[in-house]
Amino acid sequence: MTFPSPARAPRRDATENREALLAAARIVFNRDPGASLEAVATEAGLSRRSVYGHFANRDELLRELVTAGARRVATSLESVTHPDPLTRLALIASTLWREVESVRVMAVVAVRGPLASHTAGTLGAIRRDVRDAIVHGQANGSMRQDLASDRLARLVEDTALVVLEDATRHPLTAREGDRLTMLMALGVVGLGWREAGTFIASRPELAWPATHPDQTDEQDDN
Amino acid sequence: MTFPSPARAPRRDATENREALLAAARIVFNRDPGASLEAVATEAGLSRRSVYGHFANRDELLRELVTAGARRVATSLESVTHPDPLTRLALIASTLWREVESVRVMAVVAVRGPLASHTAGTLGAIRRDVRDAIVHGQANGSMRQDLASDRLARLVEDTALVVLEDATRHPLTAREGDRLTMLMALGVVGLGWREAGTFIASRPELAWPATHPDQTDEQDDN
DNA sequence: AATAACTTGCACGGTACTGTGCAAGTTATT
DNA sequence: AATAACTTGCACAGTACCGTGCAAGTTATT
Repeated sequence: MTFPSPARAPRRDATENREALLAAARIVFNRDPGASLEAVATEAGLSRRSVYGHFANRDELLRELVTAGARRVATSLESVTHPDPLTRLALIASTLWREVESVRVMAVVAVRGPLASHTAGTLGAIRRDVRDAIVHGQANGSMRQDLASDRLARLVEDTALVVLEDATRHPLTAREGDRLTMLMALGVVGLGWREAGTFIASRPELAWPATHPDQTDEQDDN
Repeated sequence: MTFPSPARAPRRDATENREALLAAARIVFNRDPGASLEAVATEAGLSRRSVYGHFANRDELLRELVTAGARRVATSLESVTHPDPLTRLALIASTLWREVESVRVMAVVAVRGPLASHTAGTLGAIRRDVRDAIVHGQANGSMRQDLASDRLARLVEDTALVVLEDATRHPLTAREGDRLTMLMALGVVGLGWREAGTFIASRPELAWPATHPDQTDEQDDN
């Protein structure tokens, strides 16, 4: 049951636990979308019973998790608008990379179950963006012409997911991951590897933000 | 229970049903690895109960399914040996395309469960082949140098799966599918789309067998 | 220190699936 | 036509999960 309408005020640690549960769910459901609430609860350091203090049922937890992620991705993606389709595609890829976790959760859950409705919305928006960029890219000759735009769009999309998944399994510098997602997206739409490399180098919008001197990079594993 | 040691001879329709079950399992488990035996049985036009007449339990059915597929793929892949790594990679891709169903089942099942042992074997063999081709390709300069060979190998592998999955969802001519898998593999290792196209065209080994005049093609959807 | 806000454990009923036994059927084979 | 080879339906025990009620605890807040 949810708590009776609080007469005093919700406690601070309660909301903390709520977050903990969502975080745990993100981890657990990512490796097994069918995992039990018990598993989620223990991952969060709580008991199965207390899950129901925060979420009405399993579906609500999942839904909350997904919609939160969807919102993040969607808002991140709103700002991506660039006249050149190739650049736009690369930017979309780059943006997705920065939201890996959210994207992965959505992707994992979107497959099966009645969550399609939630994912379909934002996931559909992404799809439209990608497809749009591709149609334009094919029109202006910057992208491959040997595949139908729909198929190419799906391939780009799925390939991006592959990269994101691989990246989380075999960690990558944030910067390297960013670059890799762009490289692969460009590769799928037809650029050769040198071509893709020089393209990224030539576009300042695609450069890694050299903002602060404290650049947190982790590993060097390509 | 399995049937008591037959005193006469196994019936013909029994083995037919066994096949039907395996076929059904291939279909059902492919869209949901956790599907119930009831689902498999009805797909095969049989009752859940009779499944246990052919397989000791769920795991045995799955195992049988996977190992059969693994054998097919493995033997198909044995014949693939070509000095040029690029061609070899394309050939591997092409071969996998011809075994799509088996490959998909293995991939779907390999993820979870205690079937990793079975899949790991043949799946590992494929991996080694791919990695080997890539290492050589990078060495002789025909493949991209901006990614570590291990990562590239994984990306090629996963991308191939993506293509196969997409192809089964949005049907393709056998010939077109063959071409697409090769194109994508070559694309991931760094070729531009025109480059990949002409490469395939230039290599007779990669040409679609123009054997019989009755060439069964189905659709024209790119 | 008092109290409401939470967590926990246990017990319970409900669902969905597996694996098995058995009796009553059908159907291929001889 | 006889018989063994199968299929089926039903009933049952076993497991794993969900969602809930409640009583007894802990802990943040006032």
